[in-house]
Amino acid sequence: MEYAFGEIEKKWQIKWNASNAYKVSNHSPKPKYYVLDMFPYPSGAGLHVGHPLGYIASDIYSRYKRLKGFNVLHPMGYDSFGLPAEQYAIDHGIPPAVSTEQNIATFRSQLDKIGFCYDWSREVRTSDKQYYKWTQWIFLQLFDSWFDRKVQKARRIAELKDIFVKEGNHQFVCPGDRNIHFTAAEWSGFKPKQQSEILMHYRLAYCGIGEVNWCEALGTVLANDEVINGVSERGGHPVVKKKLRQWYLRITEYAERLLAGLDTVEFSESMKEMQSNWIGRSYGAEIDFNIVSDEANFSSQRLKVYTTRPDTIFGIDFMVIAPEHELVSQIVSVGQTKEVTAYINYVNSRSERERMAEKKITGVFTGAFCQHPFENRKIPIWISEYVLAGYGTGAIMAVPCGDERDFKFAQHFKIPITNIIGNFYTGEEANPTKEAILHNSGFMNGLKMADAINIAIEKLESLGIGKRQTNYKMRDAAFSRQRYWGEPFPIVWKDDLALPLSEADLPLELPALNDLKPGPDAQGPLANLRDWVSHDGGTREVNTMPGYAGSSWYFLRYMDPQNDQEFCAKEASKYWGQVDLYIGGTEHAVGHLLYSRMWTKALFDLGYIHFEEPFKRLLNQGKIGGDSRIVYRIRGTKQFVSSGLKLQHETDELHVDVSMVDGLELNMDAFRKWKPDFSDASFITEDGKYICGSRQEKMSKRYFNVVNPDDIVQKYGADTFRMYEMFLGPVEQDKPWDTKGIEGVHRFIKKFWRLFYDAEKGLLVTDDVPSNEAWKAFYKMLKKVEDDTEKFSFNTAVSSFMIGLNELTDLHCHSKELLQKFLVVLSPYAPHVSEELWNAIGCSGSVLDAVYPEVEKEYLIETSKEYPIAINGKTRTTMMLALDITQDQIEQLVMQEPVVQKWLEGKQPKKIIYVKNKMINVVI
RNA sequence: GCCCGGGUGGUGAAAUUGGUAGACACGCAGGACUUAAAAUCCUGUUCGCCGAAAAAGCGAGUGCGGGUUCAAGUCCCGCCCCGGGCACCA
Repeated sequence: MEYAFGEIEKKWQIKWNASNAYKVSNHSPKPKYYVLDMFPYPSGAGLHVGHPLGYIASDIYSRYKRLKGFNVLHPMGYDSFGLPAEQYAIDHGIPPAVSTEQNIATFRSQLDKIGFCYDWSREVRTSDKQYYKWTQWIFLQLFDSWFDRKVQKARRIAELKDIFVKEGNHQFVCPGDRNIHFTAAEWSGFKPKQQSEILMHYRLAYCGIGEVNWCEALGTVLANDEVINGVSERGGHPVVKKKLRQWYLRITEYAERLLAGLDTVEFSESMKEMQSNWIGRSYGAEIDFNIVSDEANFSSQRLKVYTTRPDTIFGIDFMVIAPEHELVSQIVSVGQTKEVTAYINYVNSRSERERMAEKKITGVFTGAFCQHPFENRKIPIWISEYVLAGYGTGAIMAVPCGDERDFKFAQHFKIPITNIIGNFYTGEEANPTKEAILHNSGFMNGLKMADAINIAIEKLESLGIGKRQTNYKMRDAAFSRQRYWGEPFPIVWKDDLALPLSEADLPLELPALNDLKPGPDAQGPLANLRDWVSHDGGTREVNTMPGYAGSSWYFLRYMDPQNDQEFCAKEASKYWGQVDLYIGGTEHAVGHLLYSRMWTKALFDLGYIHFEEPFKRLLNQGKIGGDSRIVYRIRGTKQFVSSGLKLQHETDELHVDVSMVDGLELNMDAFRKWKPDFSDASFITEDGKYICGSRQEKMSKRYFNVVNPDDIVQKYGADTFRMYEMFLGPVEQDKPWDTKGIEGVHRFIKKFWRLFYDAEKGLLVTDDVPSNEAWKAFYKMLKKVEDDTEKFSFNTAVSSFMIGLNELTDLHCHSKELLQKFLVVLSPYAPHVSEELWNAIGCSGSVLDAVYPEVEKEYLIETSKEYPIAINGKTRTTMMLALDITQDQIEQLVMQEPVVQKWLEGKQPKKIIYVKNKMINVVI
């Protein structure tokens, strides 16, 4: 019987489906294990061979865990809200709901062909109202919460109100505006609207005016992680700063816990590093300086700066404030007014991109000065764009001898530089050391800088002119989008107050809308729906939520996907707990992962779940690159020259579809038929063959290098495809796709099949007792495969299968007793062929529910080893020696070895090194 | 500029704590079976030297240059290149 993978795979996919083979229960005596893939955005392009890499890895691991006796949750769904569907609707007039539905159908059929063990009864779609009902609900919980910094935990707004009524806010600094202070009496005297505005400054999901990343081309604001080098991550459109009313998540309040949580999870070091860089914690101090001026009106003003190096306070030569700083308008002297105005205009004329692209040193003196707190000297205050308004206090104390930017600024404007670090400062460049001994530094003279930092802060605090301060680079996340295809906010505005809908009103459904043109005043398309907007004497919020809303909590919904009373029953989240293994790409390092970590922490604080880190272990799969094929057209002609001869002509390079190329050899007929332009193409060949050039690049339609998994499965079968993707190399690593190599894995499965079936004789499997050699080959393989699967080294596991099979084939092993164990071990990797053969040899039940075999160590015990014999570290020969041999015996035997004798030339060796089970080295 | 990864045959890649570099495959070359092809099987395949060839042998070899060690792809120091992240964050 032949290995008819097409029939076999189809047959078992249907049977498994019919028998609910992958349905998972929330009730089981078995230990649980949760394996999750980052769910895909169902794009119109469908899957290419790069996408399933992580899915195959997680599928193998899920099946392996199941065989090991775990109750494994392994779900899949779709992140189906998002911009591309909306853009597609605008371009083609197909509503997002419709195109999304079609795309999901394509994805599903592609996924099904690969034979994944997903429990599809748990599928979620973020654009499904049964799902986004709970996204809206969680939003309302965040809206109804604030962060208590004392206990580092979210609490309810009602509790905050009680506190305000009793004692005002002196114990709880307002995170939205720390200048807001009030007593209990004042609070009670505030009008409802004032109270509401203050509460908004505390909420974890809040609405406020702020500088946002506005992308004109996309017609929406973007979160910081969606902007890369001043352009949008999606589409590469320019992004500008703009002041707008937006919704935000107060993720900055969780900065400390997001950092601390990294120590409790198994993410790669680089992943942790990216997250902690993004959070960007720094320790330092805020220091107040009195502003002095000949002009009397600002004698009472103070300038607050943030510094991480208060130890350098005696090295201040000037102050710099951001162009947007509120003091700018107040402190400028009459004489400098004109220049300052000109400079501010210049700064405003520069876009974010220009600022980043050309880092010019620019600035202007305000005419005002600060008084140095410890020395009787005046410090000039400058304005410069190198100081950012949004970080720290928007003002710095400049110490040019220790800071590169300050140094360059001082040089550029010829400001004299004070040296406080002696020989550590050369006058050539700044030295940011903490090791130097302080000079010219008053009470800190003679101290090492690293030690002086604390002393300086304590002194400043005791004088009441400074305090210890920790800052973070991370900003609150913009949470609203001026687009249609997203979750509507369950908020109604009445008299400028944001009123939440009640739970009973959820879901607030996204209304149907044919024309997706933007609303007035940079509002989203929903603003055009007057009837919908007008609600209960107020107006509905017309923004929608961003892509990361639905994806921040989807792993919880899988645990209890049909629940219409709760987002997830507590028993369900208690049973499944954290995701044990999460597999996905690194591109979500700071976006999705930080947001879902924050949501999880908030839900934990509010008592809805019992764990605060969503993902216990994260495995990042690498990207699979495309392998493009290039043809060379002689310039201005329709003649194409083969790669080896192209240097003889002036040519233009064109990408050709990889499906028309076998290896590097172009199918010239197919090429002529490809596009009308090429119908009369002629070729200059090498030995009658047209050889293409090749190039590794992104797998993308425009390079014609996309390989569809459907085609591979059609040609070689899903089992081959699965194993080949793993065989390509380590999962975490980026690698190019090369279809040619798949033959090796395909041959492996065919060869495996021949262990069971012969083309003429039929079934070969016997009831013979396997030989010791066969058991040894098998258990050696089992041990390696098991170890490798545990550590996600799937590529070496596939190699081990090949080695094991080669050995068993050589031993002519057809024993059912052994082969049925082999089938179990292979089944996570190649489930279809394993199930087929499992049934063919008369095993009961399904291989999916078999018991994973245990290594029988007695077959692996070795008594001797072929030792490499090295002379001065260089291997010259080998010797078969007993493992329990002693050093003395070794020395005797080695000295008799002819090759060793040859190298010794009659001399005595200096010593003989013997490392048991490793090697022997003769030192001459 | 700073912080992470990574550089091993023609290709994808293996290589516990330093211990036979190149497993397993692809490709290529030669051969067997076949009328032929497909499929399958066998042999060879890091480079160089020596040789008619084979065997054997010798030398070099894991980006480059040093070092530690009986022994280095693996550890240390200095550089080069590639990929990713961050980038006026005081």
